[in-house]
Amino acid sequence: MRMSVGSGATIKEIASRARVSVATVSRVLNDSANVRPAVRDRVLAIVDEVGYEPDPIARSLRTQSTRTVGFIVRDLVDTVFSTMAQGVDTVLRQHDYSLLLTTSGHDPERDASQIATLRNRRVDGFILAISDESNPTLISELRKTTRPIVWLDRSIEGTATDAVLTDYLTGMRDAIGYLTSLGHRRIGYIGGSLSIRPGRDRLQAFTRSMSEAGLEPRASDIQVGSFLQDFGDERCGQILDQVDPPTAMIAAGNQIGVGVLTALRDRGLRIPDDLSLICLDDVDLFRHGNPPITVISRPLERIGERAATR
Amino acid sequence: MRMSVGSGATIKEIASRARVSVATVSRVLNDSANVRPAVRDRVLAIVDEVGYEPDPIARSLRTQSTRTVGFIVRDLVDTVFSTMAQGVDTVLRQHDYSLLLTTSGHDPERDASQIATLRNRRVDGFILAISDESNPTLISELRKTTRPIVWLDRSIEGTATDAVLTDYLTGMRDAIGYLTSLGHRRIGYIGGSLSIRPGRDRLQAFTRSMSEAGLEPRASDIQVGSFLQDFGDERCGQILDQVDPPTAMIAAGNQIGVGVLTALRDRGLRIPDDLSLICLDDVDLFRHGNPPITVISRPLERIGERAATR
DNA sequence: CCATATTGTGTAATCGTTTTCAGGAATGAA
DNA sequence: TTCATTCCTGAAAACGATTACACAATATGG
Repeated sequence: MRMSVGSGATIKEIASRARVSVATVSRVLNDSANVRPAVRDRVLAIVDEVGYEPDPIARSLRTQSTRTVGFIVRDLVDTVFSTMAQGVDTVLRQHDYSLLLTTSGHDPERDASQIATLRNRRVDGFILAISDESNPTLISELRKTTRPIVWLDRSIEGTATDAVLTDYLTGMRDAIGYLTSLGHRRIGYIGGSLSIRPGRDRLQAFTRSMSEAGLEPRASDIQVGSFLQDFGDERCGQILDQVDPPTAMIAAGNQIGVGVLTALRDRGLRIPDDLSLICLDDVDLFRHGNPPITVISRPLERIGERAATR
Repeated sequence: MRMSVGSGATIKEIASRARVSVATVSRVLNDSANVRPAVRDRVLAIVDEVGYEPDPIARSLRTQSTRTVGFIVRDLVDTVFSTMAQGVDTVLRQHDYSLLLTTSGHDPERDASQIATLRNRRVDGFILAISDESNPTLISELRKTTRPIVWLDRSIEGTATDAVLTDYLTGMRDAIGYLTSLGHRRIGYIGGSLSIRPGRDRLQAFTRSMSEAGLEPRASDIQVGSFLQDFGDERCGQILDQVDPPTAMIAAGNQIGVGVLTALRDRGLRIPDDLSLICLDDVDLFRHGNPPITVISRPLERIGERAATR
């Protein structure tokens, strides 16, 4: 009693109906090698008639390829990641790959265990946006991984892998330029964890853009450490509660941005009267035409092709 | 030359190292049947030492179970769905299942083709929030599906499957009660497609709540048809552009809500001065403590257990 | 027309498990 | 001691494909 899936037929049945061997059917299906056109057509006709589709599990067992890509994100509810996931899904679908998606909840150890799980499931490739580029468990887990990895805004030293990086400098220059054009001289900055690339790059972009604008930010106006909303809330509070707080603020990420809004609300402050706010928010990018999807799509094409060529 | 995954060992190697047959190793690993404690321990020791993990592909081929659940959503960027996905992922992870996630982009035909893909991949179960409950392609595709399906706010007649439904009436009553307490008598409503349950239920909840409040809405104040932002924008415009438009509006979904905001902005109208707006937005639900996750989790436990018991 | 390439096809091994079946060892009862 | 249970264990057959190998049938060249 076989579980009926699809037509439920196996390659054997096709072979016997078409009066050829299973090898020939397989050859037809993978349009490999030489098979006589007449035979080929006969087989295809039967395949079509029966509605046969090869069992991907059996195929995987033999070929060591699952046509599956594992994607680990910190937090799916964060639009940044769900947008990326959507883009990934789009591309994978076009290449007949499937997306094995899972979350790590900002926990590098969970990142590591998810990588292990996905590796065990024999994914053909990984797309990773891990939470801590220097976590040792994670790094040792990565070392065990032989399949291609595409990094999203991450870079791990010592691994020669594809990465999709964002240029934060240009956007930051624009932001600062805009604020200074409004007359702001004191600009605060709240940024995320320095243990991942966006945290470092944005901070660097900020300090650099500031000095390019001839401004030297106070140390107390710069707070970095986490991309979480609560962090944004708390540190924004610290900055605002100084005796002479900055007149503008840059929040490096949408969750931080929401935290800033909370802090403002709690203090009865309003935008832009009491404070100008610029949120380096990928949600904005998304709204203005989905650049994350575009950005992502290239390396995915690559991973697909690479995985296809083993 | 075998592709090294995990330890790269096979059950055969474990068997020979432990001086038992592969059958025994398998029995130990699935702690089935009777195996002498001494042997059992010896095998486990070797397994541990080698770091052996069984190949899930091979296992799947034999057992016809992939420990995988397919989840199809319209739009991952919509917080409603990404939140659900996050909840699904959480539960699945706990049960050692993995999530095969894909999107349909509001297109029922794509829903159908994704179902076919997932079925071909031998998922153990489906979680579906399809875009049109009455699409024939979709329905015929569903008929071919033998694995359990859990519906998210959907119901297909003739299929006896699990479903997670939301009670929209209570929330709607609250919304209308709140608006009337503010003195509103003319309340507009913009709702989504009636071919899925949330569209129907919310509309019904609206009309019922209105009549319970002793109000009879004008037909021209009620617009239904799509959950998309553009629809909300356009139809909100129609409602507002009447000679005497309503003073309050209910938007049945977050995307519609955004559309309403757009329409208001285009007309220079402001909330709440010119119009009161209540958005039946699952994002709100989400912010106030993640009910979607909670709601979802029960049937997932069920699907997990059910799939586990074949 | 024969020797030699070139095609086309089938048999069987293989991928790494689970599971059926059968038989050997150990136990209990008489 | 003998026979019937029960408990353990291994050999081998699945699961459903791909692919190496061998060989038959053609095609090519002289």
